[in-house]
Amino acid sequence: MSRKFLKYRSILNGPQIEAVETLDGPVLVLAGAGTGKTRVITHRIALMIEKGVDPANIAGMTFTNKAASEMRERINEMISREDAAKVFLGTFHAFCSRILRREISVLGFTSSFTIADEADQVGNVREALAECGISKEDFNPAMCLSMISRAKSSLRTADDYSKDAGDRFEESIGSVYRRYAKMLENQNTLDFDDILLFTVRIFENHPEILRKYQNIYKYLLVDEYQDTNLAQFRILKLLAGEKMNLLVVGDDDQSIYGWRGANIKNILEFPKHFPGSKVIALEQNYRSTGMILDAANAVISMNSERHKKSLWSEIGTGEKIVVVGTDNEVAEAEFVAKKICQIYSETHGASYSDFAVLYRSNHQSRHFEDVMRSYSIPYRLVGSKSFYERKEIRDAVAYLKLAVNPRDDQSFLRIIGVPPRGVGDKAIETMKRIQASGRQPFTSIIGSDGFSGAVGGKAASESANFAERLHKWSTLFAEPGQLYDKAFGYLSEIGYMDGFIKLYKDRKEAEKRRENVFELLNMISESESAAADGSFGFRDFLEKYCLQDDNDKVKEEKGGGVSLMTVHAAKGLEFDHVFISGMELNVFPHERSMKDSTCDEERRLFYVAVTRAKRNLFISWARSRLKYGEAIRQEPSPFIEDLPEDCIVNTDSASEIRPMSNDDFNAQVSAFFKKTGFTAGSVKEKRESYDYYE
DNA sequence: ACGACCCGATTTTTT
DNA sequence: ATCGGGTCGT
Repeated sequence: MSRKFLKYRSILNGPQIEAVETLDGPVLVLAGAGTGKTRVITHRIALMIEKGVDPANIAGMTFTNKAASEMRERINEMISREDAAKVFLGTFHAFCSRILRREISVLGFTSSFTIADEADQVGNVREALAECGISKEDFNPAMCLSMISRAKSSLRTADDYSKDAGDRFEESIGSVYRRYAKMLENQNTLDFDDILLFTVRIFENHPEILRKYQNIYKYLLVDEYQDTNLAQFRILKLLAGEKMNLLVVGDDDQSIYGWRGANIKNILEFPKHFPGSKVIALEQNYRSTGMILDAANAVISMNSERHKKSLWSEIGTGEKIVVVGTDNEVAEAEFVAKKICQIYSETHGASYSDFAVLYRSNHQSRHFEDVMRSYSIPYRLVGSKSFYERKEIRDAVAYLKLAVNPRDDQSFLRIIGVPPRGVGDKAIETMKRIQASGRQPFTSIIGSDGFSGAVGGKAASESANFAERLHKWSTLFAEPGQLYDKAFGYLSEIGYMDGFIKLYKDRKEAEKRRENVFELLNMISESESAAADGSFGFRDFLEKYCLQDDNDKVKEEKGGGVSLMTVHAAKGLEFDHVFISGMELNVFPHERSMKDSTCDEERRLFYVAVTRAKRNLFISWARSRLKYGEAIRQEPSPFIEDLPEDCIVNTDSASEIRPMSNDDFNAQVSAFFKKTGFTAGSVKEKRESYDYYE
């Protein structure tokens, strides 16, 4: 063993070392929050390579792309970059997608399949509902979609579903599911669940293909195992084969994706699924103060179905958790902003990126955004309506998807009227009518004689024109290289780039949106140059784009700022100072989670939130909150009751932010100067942000 | 075909 | 409060 690795023994603790050094057979690492599970995975990968395992034989699955790239960075520091680059590190979806690109032909798809985003999925479900003659009064498309998704992630086909249907309702869902699946197939399109499901199907029905990948990925490592669903489990089980060289790391207490089909039994019953497995528990926490851990332990101990464990740390007691009630959600946001300013100026070497504001659901971010802006606090909003959610970006992406996969009807429908080009509802009706008999994609229908004969002259000529251009660029898109120029050429020629002035009456807005599209084009060219090999094409870009998760979608201001995100998005992250907001009954725990079953999962979610904090934790709730535009009286969350008395300080927002003397104010100002390097003149304009000090 | 306007539903969490 | 869908007028 090389010198380099003698070192890990002094860095890691006993159980960690054992996990790292067990290279063969199944291993379950039960790793509580902040116990260094990433370290275990990265060191183990490094050690395997050190011991002569070919890096190309190693696959590490993570839950997010961000986790994957962090791991890669850490591995880069330990072993040679060339070796590190050969290890597969990525999400399950990225892993499977890579396999499907090579193997999907056996399922009747082509390798230029595109991935349906949520809008595409809903669009398809809508149509499926219509075709099945179901009114959307009793069946809302989103709900159907989640039922279908559930079925898919537990590997149930439409036939399975219909067969087991217990009532008319489920029968209907079954037929919608069948129709929906057929539509995607016609469109050469996969949804997120298909990526996993189809991989399983190929592995199960084509043993020679399975064997091929078993021989490539001989060593499997899985992060966040508690969040895997049946499809993911099956993929692992199949790949691991007889040898079962599989190490999974997870924490049943942090299982928060049950609603998405994650099966907590995967981790609870790992030893049963993989006989002879070694189970290792990590309980020493390297992140949080004793106060925070005590609170976290107390909260999670209220749940019954779990591996018993208790976190401890050597970091010291730390400060008490502050619980704050405010009059309403605006006051709550104000409190948070003020507190951030206060801690920021009082803490030597503080950075805004040390702070996070967490909430249960995305719409709560609004007030925090507002208040951050008005206090001039830099922030980054993780998730929701980011850059990628903008209409112009999604339209541009739909254009690209269509050129890569001309059978992608949803993308077609999205952009055929953007900008308006004389092909409207009537023409689309005609297309659908023609399609009902022949099953051909819209893009080939619009070029056909049958179509141009059936619609007006303008629609016919415009759509023929559209079809021609699309075909031309589609051919060019099939070749890798020069992505920026091609994308720009295509979007210009087909009328999209010049459509903004027509689309948005406000000149400024049109210009802004156009610029956003250019930003997307820049990203395309960045991705292209970042790709190691020269074969990077639109297909690869779109795949990368579609499989991104919210953590990747952060369009960060440079230098970073206060993170605003849901608790789900915060999983795996840590911050010095954490604010958990909206701790109210029916908000957190969410009202819809209380109906079915226990709120164990909500409690785990709260546990995740608490354990994000390294030093300071603030928990706030509002006595009144705007809901559907009307103020509703709110009760504090029952979870607050679960916090041990001696871990918390109960305060009111009014008393928590103390009024400041002039002397104190001046001290704050000079601290601020020192930190930012602003001059007195430049601060004057910012002065209003600090009014509360007076 | 298209844009303007009105109304109603909608708020969990996401690869 | 905001978004999308649906309807109506040009």
